Amino acid sequence: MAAKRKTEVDTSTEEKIKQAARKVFSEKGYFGTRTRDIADEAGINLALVNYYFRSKEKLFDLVMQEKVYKLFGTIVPILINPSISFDAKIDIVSDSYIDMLIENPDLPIMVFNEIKHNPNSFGVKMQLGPLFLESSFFKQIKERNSSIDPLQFVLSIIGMLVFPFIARPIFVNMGGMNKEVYIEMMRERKKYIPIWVNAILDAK
Amino acid sequence: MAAKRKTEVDTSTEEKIKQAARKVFSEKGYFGTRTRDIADEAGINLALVNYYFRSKEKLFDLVMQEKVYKLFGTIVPILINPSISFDAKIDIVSDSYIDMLIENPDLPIMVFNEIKHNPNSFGVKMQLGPLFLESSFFKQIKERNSSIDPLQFVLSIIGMLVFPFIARPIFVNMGGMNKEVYIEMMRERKKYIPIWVNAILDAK
DNA sequence: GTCTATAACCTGATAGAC
DNA sequence: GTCTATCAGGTTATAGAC
Repeated sequence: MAAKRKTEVDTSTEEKIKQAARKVFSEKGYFGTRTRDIADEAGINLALVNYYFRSKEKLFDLVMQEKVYKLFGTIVPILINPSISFDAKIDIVSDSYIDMLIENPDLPIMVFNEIKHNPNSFGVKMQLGPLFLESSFFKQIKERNSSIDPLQFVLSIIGMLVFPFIARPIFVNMGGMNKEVYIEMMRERKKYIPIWVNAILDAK
Repeated sequence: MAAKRKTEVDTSTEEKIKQAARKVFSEKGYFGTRTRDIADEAGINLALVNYYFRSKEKLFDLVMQEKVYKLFGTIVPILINPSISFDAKIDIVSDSYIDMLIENPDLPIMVFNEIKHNPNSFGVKMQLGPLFLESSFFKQIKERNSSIDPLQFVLSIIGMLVFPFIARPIFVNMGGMNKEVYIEMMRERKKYIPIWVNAILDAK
């Protein structure tokens, strides 16, 4: 895979399979997906899936690694960066991170679900624990409110951000809410997050 | 199934299968579960699963209906009850509801995931929308703070409550956190929730 | 009600022609 | 690289003996 101009779209068979795999694995999960589904979605022959990726599991690991990176890898480096102010971090998660989730609404549920069902499969092996607990983000929280448990606080922020996307099927698939209405609700949500984060931090 | 004294434990084959199904479906999801897993877990013969429940899918629907009821059916009636004060409602979700989640930690991820994968399977057909939007809970929120969007607020409370259980595999399965430590963290969390809920409500 | 045996089908993966 | 054909193993579900 040599250099390609950015304006060109990669339409190679390999890439078509990867695209299809991203979609189908996201929708149906690992066990709910058959390699035939991926081949059909990609519009290619069944045998080619194994020709390019050797096995269903290897292809899944590849996709999963991308998903985990998208969910955590883009935001954690920002949060633990000591040269970004606390307020700036909150602005980023309330704006860019919600935008990313709007673009990838079933990313969180997929990642959490697959981690639960197979915590050792994909070669990610993140150790969020030590990375986070000694991070500048935790220090910044403590500075603002020394009586708060930073981990409990972080769980609440991420919960406020991510949970609406995990609950999305309740609104959209089940409750019959229009997708556009749901997206508008999430856009509207951006303005609440910083206010509520600060309210929590200054509480008591 | 006639009346049984409450002190008696139901050890019938039918009940053993149901118990096993609850456990295995929770752990592995619908597609990740084989009927053999359920038979083994129940300690009974494979054929008996179909004898009692006709099919894997029917058994799953049964379990799923229970799970949905446990997650929503126990709390929604309390929230929409006009004769319970707002503060009392918050106390209940911060205490009893978290206790229930500690007892059933993978209940939320199972329910949200399966609703996403198959929003029409189990005959629940909840319509949370109308039920909620005109509820006394929404009115009580508006009374406290008329400038807040009650739905956004509810998403945040439920997110703060439920998300830590959805993220549990990150701590326990992946990060190697001891289960007892995790439970203690969730117990500790009870005292934060009412404070933070009120902080959010009084913000701005 | 419970068991063994097996039917009927599906799924991941590969061999081999082109 | 791409296709067809097929294998080997696994899965749900049932028939029939006890």
